[in-house]
Amino acid sequence: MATSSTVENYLKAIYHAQAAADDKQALVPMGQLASSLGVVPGTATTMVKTLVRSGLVAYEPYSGVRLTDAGEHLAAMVLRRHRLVELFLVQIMGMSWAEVHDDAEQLEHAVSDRLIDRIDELLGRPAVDPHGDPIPDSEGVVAQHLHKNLLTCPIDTSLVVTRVMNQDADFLRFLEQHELKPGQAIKVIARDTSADSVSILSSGNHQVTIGTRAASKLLVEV
Amino acid sequence: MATSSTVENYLKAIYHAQAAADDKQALVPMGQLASSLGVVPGTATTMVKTLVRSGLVAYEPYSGVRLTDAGEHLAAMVLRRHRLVELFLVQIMGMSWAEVHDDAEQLEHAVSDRLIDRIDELLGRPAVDPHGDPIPDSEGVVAQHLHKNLLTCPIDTSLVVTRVMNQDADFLRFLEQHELKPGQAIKVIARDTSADSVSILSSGNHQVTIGTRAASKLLVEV
DNA sequence: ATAAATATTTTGACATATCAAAATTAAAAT
DNA sequence: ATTTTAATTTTGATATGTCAAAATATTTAT
Repeated sequence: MATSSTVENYLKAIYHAQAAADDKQALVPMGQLASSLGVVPGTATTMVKTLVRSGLVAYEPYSGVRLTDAGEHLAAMVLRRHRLVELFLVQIMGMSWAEVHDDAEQLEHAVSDRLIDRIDELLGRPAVDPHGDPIPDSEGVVAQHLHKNLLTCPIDTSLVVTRVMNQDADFLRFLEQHELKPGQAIKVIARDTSADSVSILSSGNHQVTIGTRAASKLLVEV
Repeated sequence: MATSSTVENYLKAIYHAQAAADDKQALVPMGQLASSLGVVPGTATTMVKTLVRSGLVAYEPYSGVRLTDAGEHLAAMVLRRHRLVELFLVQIMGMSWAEVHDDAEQLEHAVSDRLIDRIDELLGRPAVDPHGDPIPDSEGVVAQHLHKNLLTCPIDTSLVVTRVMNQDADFLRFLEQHELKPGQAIKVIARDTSADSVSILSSGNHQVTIGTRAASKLLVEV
């Protein structure tokens, strides 16, 4: 009955794909699932069938896969462990937010309920991890915030970075270097559609221009 | 090339069995190995053969198995991770030494070299874990202490508990309750061979009598 | 509407780790 | 020295998770 690391990774991948989709009820295509897990498509098909037998996903042949309520709950538990561990590694262990992802990826499958609750308590029941990603509570409930990204937010208005929708270590180091981490105050001073760029003023009065692809990954609050 | 949890558990079990034996070069019988891992003997035979192919153990059919230098080094790394994690869970996470074993058992396979070194540093490069078990250094070298146990130590002499050779949670709670944890001062006030018992005076002047089987698991320093 | 391209599923195979039960070997007892 | 007993190994199956390559279905382009 205990779910393997593999099963947990499949659920997590489906969860992420569903969250990224515009229509939250959309089916995740098998090819996308397979490539995000680094397996060949046939493998994903096989695994998804066993997930169906466990009641964790709904599957439409040739269309794709979606989490059931049970699957979504389990995925939320994995996310909870991952994000609490990441925050723990940064806050308590003093590691860099750019380098903790791989460790968290392993530990999310190994920490017990007891330990994760101890970590949660030690961190003061935090709502978000170092990337601003929400931490599901012990029931699996995720508090949903409505953020704008740097393409949709107002210009020349004081903003606070709240979430980073990209785990790439180099990108995270870049943000750190330019004072664009969650919690830091910024202002969008210009957006140039034809140049595909967004110019930002950080709290330290440093200015930096990034592409729209990157800008869309930075969520802010007014 | 990366060793699976299963392989690590086999190496650990062989390491422990060799350490417990009088003759450190003795072969560990397959039946003992199998039962300590909770598998049937045939399974142990199969696995040991794959360990031979990996150069981690030497195996004599119908006699038993012993770690090679490579196997011993890997086993020491697993022990190092396990013991550092246990100490970490007790010291930093504030968990009870009686309840951290199972967590450590999982985490020992999931913590990266980087994280374990961070833990080691945070704890001040400790020499022993909460049970007094020595922590191998990052090269795999284990500092060997010569302890006496409560059956071989002098009577009516001030002693300090240094190591507990039994991981059973109930036993650990018993020791905690009676002030017999590593680091605490005690004195053996009587040994009765025919009654199979040893009477101990703790630092808090409490007296308790335990059996010789238990007494042999408590190591002390004069 | 059909052909070409793309995505998905199926099939057969393999690696790891396990068990049950039969066969074998070694050790102990008579 | 045999027999009995106990330990070990072998054999045949099973579960999980994977790939390569063939078969099939769907989508896109013409």
